[in-house]
Amino acid sequence: EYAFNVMLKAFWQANDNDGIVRTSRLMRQANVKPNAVTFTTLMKACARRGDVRRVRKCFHHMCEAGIKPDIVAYNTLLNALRMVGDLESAEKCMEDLEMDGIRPDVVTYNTLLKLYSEKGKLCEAKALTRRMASEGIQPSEITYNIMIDACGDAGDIDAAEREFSDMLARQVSPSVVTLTSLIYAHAKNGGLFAAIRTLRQMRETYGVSPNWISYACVIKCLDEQERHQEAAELRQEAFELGLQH
RNA sequence: CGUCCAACUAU
Repeated sequence: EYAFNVMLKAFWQANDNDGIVRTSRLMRQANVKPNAVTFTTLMKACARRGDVRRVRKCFHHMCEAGIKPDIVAYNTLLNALRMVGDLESAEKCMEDLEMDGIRPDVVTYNTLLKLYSEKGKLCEAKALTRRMASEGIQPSEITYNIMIDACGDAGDIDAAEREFSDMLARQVSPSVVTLTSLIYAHAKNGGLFAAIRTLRQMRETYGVSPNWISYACVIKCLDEQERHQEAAELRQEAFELGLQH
């Protein structure tokens, strides 16, 4: 059974949709029962093509096959809804899951937080983090990454910095994604100086190596402000570090 | 064995 699931995943990674369909047929012919993992893998494949309709169908097929969707299956459905921006269905999915007696986990919350962020609903996102805390779910590094983005996109750089401080206070280690998000939040909100400072602190204070994206956020902003000389220096520095683009 | 996060660009 695992073997088929692994095959599905392999075809998915190779972006081979026909392979996925053929493998599903093989499974039926071989009388191998799909499990929750099988369905989740298929749901993810449909979601990648933006076909939420088929994601929902997979989900229903799973239920009809007598397999109770677990938290991972719900999270996959929720993320598919997020990808098409269907907030209403996503909130309903959250209710359904709880009615099913399943506890939302940190991934569930992160996915919904990201959707609120994408909809520009910073207040709802913050409210959700409070609910998360009240349910005893600890925010992960990704939770903070999403909140930093949400604050930056909403133009509230102070809130972004507060999220970052909170993260450090709770001993959650920032990653290259966290720090790059913070750089981007500053750059986007007129804090070019702070963006550059953060790029420097990345290595020196947090022991994290910047990647090309970290540099690109600052370089683009410098170019927009006609500070081409500094931009060129950073490009050179990134090049010397072997960072590609 | 399956689910969540960052800039730009392309489709």
